[in-house]
Amino acid sequence: MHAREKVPRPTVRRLSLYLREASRLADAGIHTINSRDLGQTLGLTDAQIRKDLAYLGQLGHPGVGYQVEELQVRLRAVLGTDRVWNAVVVGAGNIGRALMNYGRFDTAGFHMVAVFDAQPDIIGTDLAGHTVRPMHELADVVASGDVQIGVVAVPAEHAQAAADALIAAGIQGILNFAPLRLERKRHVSIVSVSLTEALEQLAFRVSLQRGDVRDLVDPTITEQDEAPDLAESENE
Amino acid sequence: MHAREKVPRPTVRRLSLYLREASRLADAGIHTINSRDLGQTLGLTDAQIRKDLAYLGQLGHPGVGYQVEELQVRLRAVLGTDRVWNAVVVGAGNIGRALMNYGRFDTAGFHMVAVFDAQPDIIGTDLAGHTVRPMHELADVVASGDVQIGVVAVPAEHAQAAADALIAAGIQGILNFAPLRLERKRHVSIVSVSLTEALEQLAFRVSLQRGDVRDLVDPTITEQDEAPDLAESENE
DNA sequence: CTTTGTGAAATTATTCACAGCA
DNA sequence: TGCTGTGAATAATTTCACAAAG
Repeated sequence: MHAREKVPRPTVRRLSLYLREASRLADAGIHTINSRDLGQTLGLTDAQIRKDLAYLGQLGHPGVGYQVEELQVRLRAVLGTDRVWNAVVVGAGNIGRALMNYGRFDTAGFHMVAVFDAQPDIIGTDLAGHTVRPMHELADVVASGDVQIGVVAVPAEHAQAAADALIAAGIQGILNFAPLRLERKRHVSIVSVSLTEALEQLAFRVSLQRGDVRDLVDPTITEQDEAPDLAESENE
Repeated sequence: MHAREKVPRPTVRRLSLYLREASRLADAGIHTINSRDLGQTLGLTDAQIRKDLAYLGQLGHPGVGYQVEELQVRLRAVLGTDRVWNAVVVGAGNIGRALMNYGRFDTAGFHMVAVFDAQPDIIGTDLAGHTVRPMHELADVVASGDVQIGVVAVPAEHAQAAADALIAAGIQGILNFAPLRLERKRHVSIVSVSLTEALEQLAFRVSLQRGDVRDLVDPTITEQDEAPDLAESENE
Protein backbone atom coordinates (compact mmCIF):
# COMPACT_ATOMS: atom_id res chain seq x y z
CA MET A 1 0.00 0.00 0.00
CA HIS A 2 2.33 2.75 1.13
CA ALA A 3 5.21 2.88 3.62
CA ARG A 4 7.04 -0.32 4.69
CA GLU A 5 6.52 -1.73 1.25
CA LYS A 6 9.45 -3.25 -0.58
CA VAL A 7 10.55 -0.81 -3.27
CA PRO A 8 11.72 -2.62 -6.42
CA ARG A 9 15.22 -1.79 -7.51
CA PRO A 10 14.23 -0.34 -10.89
CA THR A 11 11.88 1.98 -9.02
CA VAL A 12 14.69 3.27 -6.83
CA ARG A 13 16.68 4.16 -9.91
CA ARG A 14 13.76 6.07 -11.33
CA LEU A 15 13.30 8.05 -8.12
CA SER A 16 16.36 10.06 -9.12
CA LEU A 17 14.68 10.92 -12.40
CA TYR A 18 11.52 12.00 -10.64
CA LEU A 19 13.50 14.19 -8.27
CA ARG A 20 15.42 15.77 -11.11
CA GLU A 21 12.22 16.60 -12.94
CA ALA A 22 10.41 17.78 -9.80
CA SER A 23 13.26 20.18 -9.14
CA ARG A 24 13.13 21.45 -12.70
CA LEU A 25 9.38 22.00 -12.46
CA ALA A 26 9.72 23.77 -9.11
CA ASP A 27 12.34 26.07 -10.59
CA ALA A 28 10.02 26.76 -13.51
CA GLY A 29 7.28 27.75 -11.07
CA ILE A 30 5.07 24.77 -11.90
CA HIS A 31 3.32 23.38 -8.83
CA THR A 32 1.36 20.45 -10.18
CA ILE A 33 2.20 17.55 -12.48
CA ASN A 34 0.27 14.43 -13.44
CA SER A 35 1.62 11.01 -14.24
CA ARG A 36 0.92 11.29 -17.96
CA ASP A 37 2.84 14.53 -18.45
CA LEU A 38 5.66 13.40 -16.18
CA GLY A 39 5.86 10.18 -18.15
CA GLN A 40 6.01 12.17 -21.34
CA THR A 41 9.10 14.13 -20.29
CA LEU A 42 10.86 11.16 -18.77
CA GLY A 43 9.97 8.58 -21.37
CA LEU A 44 7.99 6.36 -19.03
CA THR A 45 4.38 5.20 -18.94
CA ASP A 46 1.92 6.92 -16.64
CA ALA A 47 1.12 3.62 -14.93
CA GLN A 48 4.79 3.09 -14.17
CA ILE A 49 5.03 6.46 -12.51
CA ARG A 50 1.90 6.02 -10.44
CA LYS A 51 3.05 2.62 -9.25
CA ASP A 52 6.51 3.94 -8.39
CA LEU A 53 5.24 6.98 -6.51
CA ALA A 54 2.62 4.93 -4.69
CA TYR A 55 5.48 3.11 -2.94
CA LEU A 56 6.39 6.39 -1.26
CA GLY A 57 3.00 6.80 0.32
CA GLN A 58 -0.29 8.48 -0.45
CA LEU A 59 1.25 11.25 -2.49
CA GLY A 60 -1.00 11.96 -5.43
CA HIS A 61 -4.22 13.94 -5.55
CA PRO A 62 -6.87 12.19 -7.65
CA GLY A 63 -8.26 14.48 -10.31
CA VAL A 64 -5.31 16.83 -9.88
CA GLY A 65 -1.97 15.02 -10.01
CA TYR A 66 1.07 15.39 -7.78
CA GLN A 67 2.11 18.54 -6.02
CA VAL A 68 5.65 19.29 -7.13
CA GLU A 69 6.91 20.50 -3.76
CA GLU A 70 5.44 17.52 -1.92
CA LEU A 71 7.08 15.27 -4.46
CA GLN A 72 10.47 16.92 -4.00
CA VAL A 73 10.34 16.71 -0.23
CA ARG A 74 9.26 13.10 -0.25
CA LEU A 75 11.77 11.99 -2.88
CA ARG A 76 14.61 13.72 -1.06
CA ALA A 77 13.60 12.08 2.20
CA VAL A 78 13.54 8.64 0.60
CA LEU A 79 16.78 9.07 -1.33
CA GLY A 80 18.42 10.55 1.75
CA THR A 81 19.33 13.84 0.12
CA ASP A 82 17.32 15.96 2.52
CA ARG A 83 20.53 16.24 4.48
CA VAL A 84 24.13 16.97 3.44
CA TRP A 85 26.47 14.09 2.66
CA ASN A 86 30.15 14.88 3.05
CA ALA A 87 32.45 13.16 0.60
CA VAL A 88 36.15 12.80 0.01
CA VAL A 89 37.74 12.09 -3.35
CA VAL A 90 40.68 9.74 -3.66
CA GLY A 91 42.62 10.51 -6.81
CA ALA A 92 43.41 13.94 -8.21
CA GLY A 93 43.65 12.77 -11.82
CA ASN A 94 41.24 13.52 -14.64
CA ILE A 95 38.10 12.33 -12.95
CA GLY A 96 39.02 13.55 -9.49
CA ARG A 97 39.69 17.03 -10.83
CA ALA A 98 36.43 17.08 -12.75
CA LEU A 99 34.50 16.06 -9.64
CA MET A 100 36.17 18.65 -7.40
CA ASN A 101 35.47 21.38 -9.94
CA TYR A 102 31.90 20.29 -10.64
CA GLY A 103 29.84 22.94 -8.92
CA ARG A 104 26.46 21.28 -8.84
CA PHE A 105 26.87 18.58 -6.23
CA ASP A 106 26.14 20.89 -3.31
CA THR A 107 22.67 21.68 -4.63
CA ALA A 108 21.95 17.96 -4.76
CA GLY A 109 23.08 17.47 -1.15
CA PHE A 110 26.66 16.32 -1.64
CA HIS A 111 29.62 18.27 -0.32
CA MET A 112 33.20 17.53 -1.32
CA VAL A 113 35.37 18.19 1.70
CA ALA A 114 38.81 16.96 0.67
CA VAL A 115 40.84 15.33 -2.07
CA PHE A 116 43.69 12.86 -1.67
CA ASP A 117 46.40 11.46 -3.89
CA ALA A 118 49.39 9.18 -3.51
CA GLN A 119 51.67 10.97 -5.96
CA PRO A 120 54.17 13.29 -4.20
CA ASP A 121 54.28 15.83 -7.02
CA ILE A 122 50.52 16.35 -6.85
CA ILE A 123 50.26 16.48 -3.06
CA GLY A 124 50.18 20.03 -1.81
CA THR A 125 48.93 21.53 -5.07
CA ASP A 126 45.63 23.37 -5.15
CA LEU A 127 42.50 21.83 -6.62
CA ALA A 128 39.24 23.79 -6.65
CA GLY A 129 40.19 25.56 -3.45
CA HIS A 130 41.40 22.42 -1.70
CA THR A 131 44.98 21.38 -1.09
CA VAL A 132 45.56 17.85 -2.37
CA ARG A 133 46.39 15.78 0.69
CA PRO A 134 48.57 12.72 1.17
CA MET A 135 46.80 9.41 1.73
CA HIS A 136 47.98 9.07 5.31
CA GLU A 137 45.75 11.96 6.31
CA LEU A 138 42.65 10.15 5.05
CA ALA A 139 41.71 8.42 8.30
CA ASP A 140 41.90 11.66 10.27
CA VAL A 141 39.85 13.67 7.83
CA VAL A 142 37.14 11.02 7.61
CA ALA A 143 36.98 10.52 11.37
CA SER A 144 37.00 14.17 12.35
CA GLY A 145 35.02 15.53 9.45
CA ASP A 146 31.77 13.56 9.53
CA VAL A 147 32.50 12.10 6.11
CA GLN A 148 30.16 9.34 4.89
CA ILE A 149 31.09 8.94 1.24
CA GLY A 150 34.37 8.18 -0.51
CA VAL A 151 34.95 8.50 -4.22
CA VAL A 152 37.46 6.18 -5.87
CA ALA A 153 38.92 8.06 -8.82
CA VAL A 154 42.27 6.34 -9.24
CA PRO A 155 43.49 3.93 -11.96
CA ALA A 156 42.16 0.36 -11.72
CA GLU A 157 45.41 -1.01 -10.33
CA HIS A 158 45.18 1.23 -7.25
CA ALA A 159 41.43 1.17 -6.82
CA GLN A 160 41.24 -1.71 -4.37
CA ALA A 161 43.89 -0.12 -2.14
CA ALA A 162 42.02 3.18 -2.23
CA ALA A 163 38.78 1.43 -1.33
CA ASP A 164 40.49 -0.46 1.49
CA ALA A 165 41.82 2.80 2.89
CA LEU A 166 38.38 4.41 2.72
CA ILE A 167 36.73 1.43 4.37
CA ALA A 168 39.39 1.32 7.09
CA ALA A 169 38.82 5.01 7.69
CA GLY A 170 35.16 4.26 8.39
CA ILE A 171 33.44 5.45 5.24
CA GLN A 172 29.87 4.20 4.67
CA GLY A 173 29.52 4.35 0.91
CA ILE A 174 31.83 4.34 -2.09
CA LEU A 175 31.32 5.83 -5.53
CA ASN A 176 33.67 3.89 -7.75
CA PHE A 177 34.98 5.08 -11.11
CA ALA A 178 37.49 2.28 -11.59
CA PRO A 179 36.49 -0.52 -13.97
CA LEU A 180 36.51 -3.40 -11.54
CA ARG A 181 34.42 -4.91 -8.80
CA LEU A 182 35.71 -3.76 -5.43
CA GLU A 183 36.03 -6.35 -2.69
CA ARG A 184 35.12 -5.45 0.86
CA LYS A 185 35.12 -7.33 4.14
CA ARG A 186 32.79 -5.22 6.23
CA HIS A 187 29.65 -3.89 4.65
CA VAL A 188 29.93 -0.73 2.60
CA SER A 189 27.51 0.32 -0.14
CA ILE A 190 29.15 0.68 -3.51
CA VAL A 191 27.87 2.29 -6.68
CA SER A 192 30.05 2.22 -9.77
CA VAL A 193 30.22 4.42 -12.83
CA SER A 194 32.14 3.22 -15.86
CA LEU A 195 32.64 5.48 -18.85
CA THR A 196 33.96 2.69 -21.03
CA GLU A 197 30.92 0.60 -20.25
CA ALA A 198 28.64 3.48 -21.19
CA LEU A 199 30.44 3.88 -24.52
CA GLU A 200 30.19 0.15 -25.17
CA GLN A 201 26.46 0.17 -24.54
CA LEU A 202 26.19 3.04 -26.99
CA ALA A 203 28.29 1.22 -29.60
CA PHE A 204 26.03 -1.80 -29.23
CA ARG A 205 22.89 0.24 -29.77
CA VAL A 206 24.30 2.05 -32.79
CA SER A 207 25.47 -1.23 -34.31
CA LEU A 208 22.04 -2.72 -33.77
CA GLN A 209 20.37 0.25 -35.32
CA ARG A 210 22.61 0.11 -38.38
CA GLY A 211 22.06 -3.62 -38.71
CA ASP A 212 25.72 -4.48 -38.23
CA VAL A 213 24.88 -7.28 -35.86
CA ARG A 214 21.71 -8.65 -37.40
CA ASP A 215 23.20 -12.11 -37.62
CA LEU A 216 24.31 -11.96 -34.04
CA VAL A 217 21.33 -10.68 -32.15
CA ASP A 218 17.76 -9.92 -32.97
CA PRO A 219 17.01 -6.24 -33.51
CA THR A 220 13.84 -6.52 -31.47
CA ILE A 221 15.90 -5.48 -28.52
CA THR A 222 15.55 -1.85 -29.53
CA GLU A 223 11.91 -2.09 -30.40
CA GLN A 224 11.05 0.57 -27.95
CA ASP A 225 13.69 1.39 -25.60
CA GLU A 226 13.59 3.93 -22.84
CA ALA A 227 14.30 2.36 -19.50
CA PRO A 228 16.72 4.31 -17.35
CA ASP A 229 19.60 2.50 -15.75
CA LEU A 230 22.62 4.30 -14.75
CA ALA A 231 24.77 3.08 -12.00
CA GLU A 232 26.31 -0.26 -11.46
CA SER A 233 25.74 -1.06 -7.86
CA GLU A 234 26.88 -3.49 -5.32
CA ASN A 235 25.72 -4.21 -1.83
CA GLU A 236 25.64 -7.25 0.34
CA MET B 1 19.28 -21.34 -29.15
CA HIS B 2 22.08 -19.16 -30.44
CA ALA B 3 22.26 -16.35 -33.03
CA ARG B 4 19.11 -14.41 -34.02
CA GLU B 5 17.80 -14.72 -30.51
CA LYS B 6 16.50 -11.67 -28.71
CA VAL B 7 19.11 -10.60 -26.16
CA PRO B 8 17.50 -9.25 -22.96
CA ARG B 9 18.53 -5.76 -22.02
CA PRO B 10 20.06 -6.73 -18.67
CA THR B 11 22.18 -9.23 -20.54
CA VAL B 12 23.53 -6.57 -22.88
CA ARG B 13 24.61 -4.52 -19.89
CA ARG B 14 26.43 -7.50 -18.45
CA LEU B 15 28.28 -8.14 -21.70
CA SER B 16 30.46 -5.15 -20.87
CA LEU B 17 31.37 -6.77 -17.58
CA TYR B 18 32.23 -10.04 -19.27
CA LEU B 19 34.43 -8.22 -21.77
CA ARG B 20 36.19 -6.29 -19.05
CA GLU B 21 36.96 -9.48 -17.15
CA ALA B 22 37.92 -11.43 -20.27
CA SER B 23 40.44 -8.71 -21.11
CA ARG B 24 41.81 -8.80 -17.60
CA LEU B 25 42.19 -12.58 -17.74
CA ALA B 26 43.86 -12.42 -21.15
CA ASP B 27 46.33 -9.86 -19.82
CA ALA B 28 47.02 -12.13 -16.87
CA GLY B 29 47.80 -14.99 -19.24
CA ILE B 30 44.75 -17.01 -18.26
CA HIS B 31 43.17 -18.79 -21.22
CA THR B 32 40.22 -20.58 -19.73
CA ILE B 33 37.43 -19.55 -17.36
CA ASN B 34 34.28 -21.31 -16.24
CA SER B 35 30.94 -19.79 -15.35
CA ARG B 36 31.33 -20.39 -11.63
CA ASP B 37 34.65 -18.59 -11.30
CA LEU B 38 33.57 -15.81 -13.62
CA GLY B 39 30.43 -15.39 -11.56
CA GLN B 40 32.54 -15.24 -8.43
CA THR B 41 34.60 -12.27 -9.62
CA LEU B 42 31.65 -10.42 -11.11
CA GLY B 43 29.11 -11.11 -8.39
CA LEU B 44 26.73 -13.05 -10.61
CA THR B 45 25.41 -16.61 -10.54
CA ASP B 46 26.94 -19.21 -12.83
CA ALA B 47 23.55 -19.91 -14.40
CA GLN B 48 23.17 -16.24 -15.24
CA ILE B 49 26.49 -16.19 -17.03
CA ARG B 50 25.82 -19.35 -18.99
CA LYS B 51 22.44 -18.10 -20.10
CA ASP B 52 23.89 -14.72 -21.10
CA LEU B 53 26.78 -16.18 -23.05
CA ALA B 54 24.56 -18.77 -24.71
CA TYR B 55 22.80 -15.88 -26.47
CA LEU B 56 26.04 -15.16 -28.30
CA GLY B 57 26.25 -18.62 -29.81
CA GLN B 58 27.82 -21.94 -29.01
CA LEU B 59 30.73 -20.47 -27.12
CA GLY B 60 31.46 -22.67 -24.13
CA HIS B 61 33.29 -25.97 -24.02
CA PRO B 62 31.51 -28.52 -21.81
CA GLY B 63 33.83 -29.95 -19.23
CA VAL B 64 36.28 -27.11 -19.75
CA GLY B 65 34.64 -23.69 -19.63
CA TYR B 66 35.06 -20.71 -21.94
CA GLN B 67 38.19 -19.87 -23.84
CA VAL B 68 39.13 -16.33 -22.86
CA GLU B 69 40.28 -15.23 -26.30
CA GLU B 70 37.16 -16.60 -28.00
CA LEU B 71 35.08 -14.81 -25.43
CA GLN B 72 36.86 -11.51 -26.03
CA VAL B 73 36.51 -11.74 -29.79
CA ARG B 74 32.85 -12.65 -29.61
CA LEU B 75 31.96 -10.00 -27.03
CA ARG B 76 33.73 -7.31 -28.98
CA ALA B 77 31.94 -8.35 -32.16
CA VAL B 78 28.56 -8.20 -30.45
CA LEU B 79 29.20 -4.94 -28.65
CA GLY B 80 30.63 -3.46 -31.82
CA THR B 81 34.02 -2.66 -30.32
CA ASP B 82 35.96 -4.85 -32.73
CA ARG B 83 36.33 -1.72 -34.79
CA VAL B 84 37.25 1.86 -33.92
CA TRP B 85 34.51 4.36 -33.10
CA ASN B 86 35.46 7.99 -33.66
CA ALA B 87 33.93 10.43 -31.25
CA VAL B 88 33.77 14.18 -30.77
CA VAL B 89 33.25 15.90 -27.45
CA VAL B 90 31.04 18.97 -27.17
CA GLY B 91 32.01 20.98 -24.11
CA ALA B 92 35.53 21.65 -22.86
CA GLY B 93 34.50 22.08 -19.23
CA ASN B 94 35.24 19.74 -16.35
CA ILE B 95 33.85 16.60 -17.90
CA GLY B 96 34.98 17.34 -21.42
CA ARG B 97 38.53 17.89 -20.23
CA ALA B 98 38.52 14.69 -18.19
CA LEU B 99 37.29 12.71 -21.19
CA MET B 100 39.86 14.16 -23.57
CA ASN B 101 42.64 13.43 -21.12
CA TYR B 102 41.41 9.95 -20.25
CA GLY B 103 43.92 7.71 -21.98
CA ARG B 104 42.09 4.42 -21.87
CA PHE B 105 39.33 4.87 -24.42
CA ASP B 106 41.51 3.93 -27.38
CA THR B 107 42.18 0.48 -25.97
CA ALA B 108 38.45 -0.07 -25.70
CA GLY B 109 37.87 0.95 -29.31
CA PHE B 110 36.90 4.60 -28.91
CA HIS B 111 38.93 7.41 -30.39
CA MET B 112 38.39 11.06 -29.49
CA VAL B 113 39.03 13.07 -32.62
CA ALA B 114 38.00 16.60 -31.67
CA VAL B 115 36.57 18.81 -28.95
CA PHE B 116 34.22 21.76 -29.38
CA ASP B 117 33.02 24.61 -27.21
CA ALA B 118 30.87 27.70 -27.61
CA GLN B 119 32.85 29.96 -25.30
CA PRO B 120 35.21 32.30 -27.22
CA ASP B 121 37.85 32.37 -24.49
CA ILE B 122 38.20 28.59 -24.56
CA ILE B 123 38.17 28.20 -28.34
CA GLY B 124 41.69 27.91 -29.70
CA THR B 125 43.23 26.71 -26.46
CA ASP B 126 44.92 23.33 -26.34
CA LEU B 127 43.32 20.31 -24.69
CA ALA B 128 45.12 16.98 -24.63
CA GLY B 129 46.80 17.74 -27.92
CA HIS B 130 43.64 19.02 -29.60
CA THR B 131 42.76 22.63 -30.30
CA VAL B 132 39.32 23.41 -28.90
CA ARG B 133 37.17 24.23 -31.94
CA PRO B 134 34.19 26.53 -32.39
CA MET B 135 30.79 24.89 -32.76
CA HIS B 136 30.38 25.99 -36.38
CA GLU B 137 33.12 23.57 -37.39
CA LEU B 138 31.22 20.60 -35.95
CA ALA B 139 29.33 19.62 -39.10
CA ASP B 140 32.50 19.60 -41.20
CA VAL B 141 34.51 17.54 -38.75
CA VAL B 142 31.75 14.97 -38.34
CA ALA B 143 31.11 14.70 -42.07
CA SER B 144 34.71 14.52 -43.18
CA GLY B 145 36.08 12.58 -40.26
CA ASP B 146 33.97 9.45 -40.15
CA VAL B 147 32.66 10.35 -36.70
CA GLN B 148 29.85 8.18 -35.31
CA ILE B 149 29.64 9.26 -31.70
CA GLY B 150 29.09 12.62 -30.04
CA VAL B 151 29.56 13.32 -26.35
CA VAL B 152 27.41 15.99 -24.72
CA ALA B 153 29.48 17.46 -21.90
CA VAL B 154 27.91 20.90 -21.54
CA PRO B 155 25.67 22.34 -18.80
CA ALA B 156 22.05 21.16 -18.87
CA GLU B 157 20.78 24.42 -20.34
CA HIS B 158 22.90 23.98 -23.46
CA ALA B 159 22.65 20.21 -23.76
CA GLN B 160 19.67 20.06 -26.10
CA ALA B 161 21.30 22.57 -28.47
CA ALA B 162 24.51 20.56 -28.42
CA ALA B 163 22.59 17.37 -29.15
CA ASP B 164 20.67 19.06 -31.97
CA ALA B 165 23.93 20.20 -33.53
CA LEU B 166 25.38 16.70 -33.28
CA ILE B 167 22.28 15.13 -34.77
CA ALA B 168 22.17 17.68 -37.58
CA ALA B 169 25.82 16.93 -38.28
CA GLY B 170 24.86 13.30 -38.82
CA ILE B 171 26.09 11.62 -35.65
CA GLN B 172 24.71 8.14 -34.92
CA GLY B 173 24.98 7.93 -31.16
CA ILE B 174 25.20 10.33 -28.23
CA LEU B 175 26.78 9.86 -24.83
CA ASN B 176 25.03 12.38 -22.63
CA PHE B 177 26.40 13.76 -19.37
CA ALA B 178 23.73 16.42 -18.90
CA PRO B 179 20.98 15.64 -16.38
CA LEU B 180 18.03 15.71 -18.72
CA ARG B 181 16.35 13.58 -21.33
CA LEU B 182 17.43 14.70 -24.78
CA GLU B 183 14.75 15.03 -27.44
CA ARG B 184 15.46 13.93 -30.98
CA LYS B 185 13.46 13.90 -34.18
CA ARG B 186 15.38 11.44 -36.29
CA HIS B 187 16.64 8.30 -34.62
CA VAL B 188 19.88 8.52 -32.69
CA SER B 189 20.90 6.14 -29.90
CA ILE B 190 21.46 7.88 -26.61
CA VAL B 191 23.12 6.65 -23.43
CA SER B 192 23.27 8.92 -20.43
CA VAL B 193 25.58 9.09 -17.45
CA SER B 194 24.60 11.17 -14.45
CA LEU B 195 26.98 11.67 -11.58
CA THR B 196 24.33 13.20 -9.35
CA GLU B 197 22.08 10.22 -9.95
CA ALA B 198 24.91 7.86 -9.02
CA LEU B 199 25.49 9.74 -5.77
CA GLU B 200 21.77 9.70 -5.00
CA GLN B 201 21.62 5.95 -5.48
CA LEU B 202 24.54 5.64 -3.12
CA ALA B 203 22.92 7.90 -0.54
CA PHE B 204 19.79 5.77 -0.72
CA ARG B 205 21.71 2.57 -0.14
CA VAL B 206 23.67 3.99 2.76
CA SER B 207 20.50 5.37 4.36
CA LEU B 208 18.85 2.00 3.99
CA GLN B 209 21.81 0.25 5.51
CA ARG B 210 21.85 2.63 8.45
CA GLY B 211 18.13 2.24 8.94
CA ASP B 212 17.40 5.93 8.35
CA VAL B 213 14.51 5.13 6.09
CA ARG B 214 13.06 2.05 7.80
CA ASP B 215 9.67 3.73 8.10
CA LEU B 216 9.74 4.70 4.47
CA VAL B 217 10.81 1.59 2.63
CA ASP B 218 11.43 -1.97 3.57
CA PRO B 219 15.09 -2.88 3.99
CA THR B 220 14.58 -6.14 2.12
CA ILE B 221 15.61 -4.25 -0.96
CA THR B 222 19.27 -4.71 -0.09
CA GLU B 223 18.95 -8.30 1.00
CA GLN B 224 21.40 -9.41 -1.59
CA ASP B 225 22.25 -6.87 -4.05
CA GLU B 226 24.71 -7.19 -6.87
CA ALA B 227 23.13 -6.53 -10.22
CA PRO B 228 25.09 -4.25 -12.47
CA ASP B 229 23.36 -1.31 -14.08
CA LEU B 230 25.22 1.55 -15.32
CA ALA B 231 23.97 3.65 -18.07
CA GLU B 232 20.68 5.31 -18.56
CA SER B 233 19.75 4.64 -22.11
CA GLU B 234 17.27 5.87 -24.61
CA ASN B 235 16.37 4.63 -28.03
CA GLU B 236 13.25 4.61 -30.11
C1' DC C 1 -14.49 14.88 -15.95
C1' DT C 2 -9.77 14.03 -14.47
C1' DT C 3 -6.40 11.46 -12.34
C1' DT C 4 -4.76 8.49 -8.65
C1' DG C 5 -3.90 3.81 -6.49
C1' DT C 6 -3.98 -0.89 -7.17
C1' DG C 7 -5.39 -5.74 -7.87
C1' DA C 8 -5.02 -8.87 -11.84
C1' DA C 9 -2.81 -10.13 -16.16
C1' DA C 10 1.03 -10.04 -19.05
C1' DT C 11 5.64 -9.77 -19.81
C1' DT C 12 10.43 -10.12 -18.74
C1' DA C 13 14.32 -11.90 -16.20
C1' DT C 14 16.51 -15.17 -13.09
C1' DT C 15 17.26 -19.51 -10.99
C1' DC C 16 16.86 -24.38 -10.92
C1' DA C 17 18.13 -28.76 -12.30
C1' DC C 18 19.56 -31.96 -15.40
C1' DA C 19 20.58 -34.16 -20.09
C1' DG C 20 24.42 -34.36 -22.88
C1' DC C 21 29.04 -33.50 -24.36
C1' DA C 22 34.26 -33.65 -23.61
C1' DT D 1 34.09 -36.17 -13.67
C1' DG D 2 33.40 -31.22 -14.90
C1' DC D 3 30.94 -27.99 -17.06
C1' DT D 4 27.87 -26.09 -20.71
C1' DG D 5 23.23 -25.18 -22.76
C1' DT D 6 18.60 -25.03 -21.91
C1' DG D 7 13.76 -26.24 -20.92
C1' DA D 8 10.77 -25.67 -16.89
C1' DA D 9 9.80 -23.25 -12.66
C1' DT D 10 10.05 -19.21 -10.14
C1' DA D 11 10.52 -14.45 -9.31
C1' DA D 12 10.42 -9.69 -10.52
C1' DT D 13 8.66 -5.96 -13.11
C1' DT D 14 5.53 -3.69 -16.10
C1' DT D 15 1.14 -2.90 -18.17
C1' DC D 16 -3.75 -3.04 -18.04
C1' DA D 17 -7.99 -1.49 -16.65
C1' DC D 18 -11.05 0.21 -13.46
C1' DA D 19 -13.08 1.55 -8.81
C1' DA D 20 -12.78 5.39 -5.98
C1' DA D 21 -11.64 10.21 -4.95
C1' DG D 22 -11.45 15.27 -5.86
